[in-house]
Amino acid sequence: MDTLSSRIAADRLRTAGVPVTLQRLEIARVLLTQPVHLSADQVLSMVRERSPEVSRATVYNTLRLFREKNLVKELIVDPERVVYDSNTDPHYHLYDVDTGELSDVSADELQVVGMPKLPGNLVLDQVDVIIRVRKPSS
Amino acid sequence: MDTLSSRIAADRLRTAGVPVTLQRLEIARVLLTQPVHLSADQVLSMVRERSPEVSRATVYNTLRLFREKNLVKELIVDPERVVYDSNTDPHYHLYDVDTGELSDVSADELQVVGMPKLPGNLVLDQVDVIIRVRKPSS
DNA sequence: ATTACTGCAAATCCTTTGCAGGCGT
DNA sequence: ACGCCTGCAAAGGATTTGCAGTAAT
Repeated sequence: MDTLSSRIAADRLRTAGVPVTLQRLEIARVLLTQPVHLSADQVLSMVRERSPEVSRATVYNTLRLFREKNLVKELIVDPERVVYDSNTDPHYHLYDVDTGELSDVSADELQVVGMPKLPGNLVLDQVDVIIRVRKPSS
Repeated sequence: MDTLSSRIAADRLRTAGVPVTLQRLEIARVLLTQPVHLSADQVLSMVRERSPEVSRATVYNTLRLFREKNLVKELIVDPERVVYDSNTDPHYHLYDVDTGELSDVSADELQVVGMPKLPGNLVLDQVDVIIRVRKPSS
């Protein structure tokens, strides 16, 4: 069932030069076939709905691998846990401090103006913008 | 020695409505008398240079208190640890991924243009901009 | 007496690591 | 045989919590 998303997932792994395995395929299915924001634990739960035997360590290992291959971006938004973002195009984030909800803000909509000159021998890695919102009067 | 910074620290606590204690004074001295970026552990070490008996738990408790009173801002920049920023004016950050070095970018220099309308009943809490840099080819 | 503050140790949570077994080439 | 991949359990590190003692009002 759902051979389509498996197909897509497998393609994304191959394109990135990641050898396909059953576990990686399942993780890629939940993470790479549509734009999502998920913690490692959420990925684990979702993967285990189909494949209960996948281990937590494998999820962490695979997430690290995906990050190294630029298949996902790590979002450092909450000190409690890292969130993995499968949208790798440049974009920014709106974060609801109360609920933990994250949504994308496109780079067309919002722009960062006046980037400082980078010190000497340094290269720009990434620009994160996090717009933190909450309910009134907290 | 250094009664001046103690004086400044005490004033900042009182102004914020934080009852002054010895521990809070020492922590305020390292954190609130000049603009710095420090992790909880760094604060602990620096405080212990003068007052070795201050406990780790007290540092964490006090940092939480300072944050609630808006004496410091929490920077979520690295999943390993939270950094406390004693500059509470609006400003942004340059982060060296390799060394962990953090520096300020003033809000005059850099601006965020095109802030999206906030969903319904939500209020802007804070806008974080983190410019991540690294040495070439890592 | 009550309330607030501190220190210590234990507990908790996320993430990484060590190691052994399995699979594919 | 060899190297990669996985699972399990243990380790690690940052932060929080429970609780008892102390100080202050």
